[in-house]
Amino acid sequence: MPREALRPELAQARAGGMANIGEAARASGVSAKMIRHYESIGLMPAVGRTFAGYRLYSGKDIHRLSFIRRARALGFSTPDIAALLGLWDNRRRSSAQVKKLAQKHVDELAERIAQMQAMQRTLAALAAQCHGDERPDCPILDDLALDGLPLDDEES
Amino acid sequence: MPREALRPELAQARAGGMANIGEAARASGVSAKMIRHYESIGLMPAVGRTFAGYRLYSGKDIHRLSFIRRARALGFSTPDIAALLGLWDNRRRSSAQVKKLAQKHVDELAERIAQMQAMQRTLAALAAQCHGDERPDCPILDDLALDGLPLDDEES
DNA sequence: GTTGCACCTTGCCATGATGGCAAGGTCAAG
DNA sequence: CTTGACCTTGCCATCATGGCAAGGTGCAAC
Repeated sequence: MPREALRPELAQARAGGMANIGEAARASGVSAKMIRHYESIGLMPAVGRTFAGYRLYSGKDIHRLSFIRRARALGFSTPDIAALLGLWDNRRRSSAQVKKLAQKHVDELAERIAQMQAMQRTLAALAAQCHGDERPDCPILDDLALDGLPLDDEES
Repeated sequence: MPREALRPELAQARAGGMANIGEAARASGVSAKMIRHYESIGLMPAVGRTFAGYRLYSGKDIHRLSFIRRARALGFSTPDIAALLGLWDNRRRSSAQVKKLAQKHVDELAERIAQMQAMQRTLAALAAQCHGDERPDCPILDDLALDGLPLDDEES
């Protein structure tokens, strides 16, 4: 009793299902470091603290962290995740808003994929022409060493 | 021919076919900033200077810059570019070494592409199920908000 | 020959997600 | 009381890139 009176917040917090940052990290799959980072950039709210300054996370906070982790796993940018969280929080959202964000991201992914596939195609074609033996001649190097600017050529 | 060790004046250097960093940047498509950066990390040699300290680039130097730019456009990492430049410089290289580097990069690209395609597939599937209307219900948010995670479980 | 503009130099700051380390406080158990 | 695990803040580093600032240089026009 006197003991709890001295440090009531931590004792009550634990009893009330609150977790410290390490537990929140384990539960959400987000590192403690990144949890603090998300707080600093506003993706996570400034959670409660004990007298000693320890952060306290509720089940809801941990849920939010998991949400962020999943969104990141799908490749969403930080601003997009902020927007998604805002929509998640907003009961008056329209699913159209969510879908629009998702669609934008799908399109961005498509573009990045296309760029990498172009690189891959070019390189695979060059590699296919390369003997791959003891001789030094190699169309890969020849291509890299070409004179002139193939992508955008404008200076003169 | 070793590089000019005598630090000639700019005018003389120009007459000798040497370019200053701005010209080298325009000719190679690499920004002056990045040219200095490549020098600092050893991708480019420490080129000659005028008395005043201006860097002087030969046609060969500019060719090397173009090579770097092309390699970057194909997505090669800095260490890989360093390796490619080493092979380019080495007349006793085997094309097999070059091909191996290229193949490794093709494989890395394939992996990154596969990861992004997986994200894209997941997201596209979710988006397809989303009404996209005024209603707030949205399978995209529902998925992001799922409890449980594939790596770890709840607090113990 | 002076002025002015464009260009050069170095160096520091910032991005963005992430990890690492250090110094110091806190807590729980022996 | 000691110990070890965990918390706090804060700074450093990555990597490629751009931006800005302060100060020197080159060249052409007046």
